Amino acid sequence: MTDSAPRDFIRQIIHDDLESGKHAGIVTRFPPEPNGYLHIGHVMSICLNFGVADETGGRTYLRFDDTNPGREDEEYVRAIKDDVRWLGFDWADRLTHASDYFGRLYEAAETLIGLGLAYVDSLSADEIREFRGTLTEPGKDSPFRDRSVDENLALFRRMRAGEFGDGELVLRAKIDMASPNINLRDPALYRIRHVTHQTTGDAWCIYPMYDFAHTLSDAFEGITHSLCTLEFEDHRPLYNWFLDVLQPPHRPRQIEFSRLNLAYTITSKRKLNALVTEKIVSGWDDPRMPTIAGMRRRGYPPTALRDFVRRAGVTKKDKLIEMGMLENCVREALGDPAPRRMAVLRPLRVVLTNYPEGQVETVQAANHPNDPSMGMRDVPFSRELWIEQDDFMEDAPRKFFRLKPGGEVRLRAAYIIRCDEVVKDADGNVTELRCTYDADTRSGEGGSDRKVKGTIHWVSAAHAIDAEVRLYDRLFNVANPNTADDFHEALNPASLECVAAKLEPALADAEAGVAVQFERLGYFCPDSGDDAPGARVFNRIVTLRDSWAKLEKQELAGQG
RNA sequence: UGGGGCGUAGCCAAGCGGUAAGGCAACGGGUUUUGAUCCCGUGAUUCGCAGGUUCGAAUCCUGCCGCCCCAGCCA
Repeated sequence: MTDSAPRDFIRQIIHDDLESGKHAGIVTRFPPEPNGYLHIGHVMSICLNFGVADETGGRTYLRFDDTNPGREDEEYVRAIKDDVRWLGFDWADRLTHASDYFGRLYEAAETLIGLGLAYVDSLSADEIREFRGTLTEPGKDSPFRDRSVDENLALFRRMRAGEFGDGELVLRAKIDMASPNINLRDPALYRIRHVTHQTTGDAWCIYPMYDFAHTLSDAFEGITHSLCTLEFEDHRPLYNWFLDVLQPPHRPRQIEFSRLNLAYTITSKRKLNALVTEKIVSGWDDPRMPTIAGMRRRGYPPTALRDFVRRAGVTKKDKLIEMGMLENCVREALGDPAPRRMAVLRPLRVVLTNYPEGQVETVQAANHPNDPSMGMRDVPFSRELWIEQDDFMEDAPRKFFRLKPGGEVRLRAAYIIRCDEVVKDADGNVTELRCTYDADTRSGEGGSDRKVKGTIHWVSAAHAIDAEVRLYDRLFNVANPNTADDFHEALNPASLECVAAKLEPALADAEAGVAVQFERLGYFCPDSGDDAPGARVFNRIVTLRDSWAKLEKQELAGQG
């Protein structure tokens, strides 16, 4: 992170502000509303806000934007803290809430009234909407717009005292009902809400609106750069208006960047919530969810997510990033550290007819082909084995170099075998392969350098551990389900497949959250929620790149 | 339609008047007891389009086109 080369326009601005002496240090904030779990889009914001502060020796506040009691919840603040920490960021003692400032916000509102820049409106919500005008027509002044300062102050104090019901009165900024920017047409500042707040309890019955609370919270905390997404660009004039008229000691600058959208996922909290409440997924941390909690449970390393948003970049252009980009980051993060193991997802029995019944030998397999320091492990080998159903084909195309009738294949870290006989059930399904092994070809020994086209993985039947393995696919079938009329129609019905797999014994001590590579298949880890000693459950984090699958697909397309 | 923003390869993205970085994907080839990894190599005569300024334009000017956001007492 050399600051000599800012990576994006925001870091450029920050770099310039430091250079010019405008700021001695950088202060940012990540301000989630605790009404849902954090998702991949938030990862961008978290990495940006904490990232620029870390890079410049600055500070970042984790501030809960809890200005709307009733729809916010403590469960979410706990989850948000977990997620930010897991991503690798530290807010130290800078954990705040917008509600920490309710007293000062109230005073600021009275100041605005005193300045003649805010008034209490008696119009109903519907009337206010009618008076607001439209995109092309200016709005009309409220008949209550010219109440005296004293009357406004008295009314506002009575609002605060609880003398009015929800929606009866509202405090509005007095700006310009004819502004082409609708946000400036006398926006609401305070509304009445007789609801118990999750942290301030019943101390208040009036609550500040986002624009007012957010701007001043930034100012109170001495935020230098308030980084938010593009949809708030239209709010910047209002943000600056508050700063202009109230003149707080610190003047933060709001800068907007585009959201990060991931193809085949949704990042709308409302829709994510629907997936949970409608039980379409098992919860906010379902491994198919684009939530941080879901990705963590799935087994994505935090470094992969940080790498991903770094590669995506910070700009103002709408982006819809391919899933392959994220998957590449995950594979890259796991490739070196993940030890290799063997597991058979869809077992097909293989009997070695020339291997002595009852005999068991131990073969040594490398824990990592590119890193000898990770050592070797023992793998039991015997007469009956499981191999992958996909690794056998009765009528194989020439380019298929796995097992076929009469053909040979190498068993990873063990022997070369030949398929002599295919056993089928009454329906013609292949149920067993009867093979012979070449005793001279044990890996690492004399004849082991004999070449065959393919190498497949296997597990000794007598020693296999049974496990449920959960195979995940994209949750949606369309690239941008955010824009679908009804996201339910875009759901991928095959986003989860559970298989009864056979694992090599070394997998017995696999730990939750620690990724291993099942050779030739992908990266997996025990599920942090459902894995248990007697009933192992593994998640597939991501598949390996599969150029055979690609080839197959092309052939199919060629035939079609 | 008023206002705000954005258009550089399939997806991201550098570029800041001097002749189009990089990543992902794709496609060739090499190594390989994971069809993985790794290693080489291949893409824009052109930057939404059209004009203009300039010796020189993705960069400056004008016009047009396309896409996104805004009419919550949500954030």
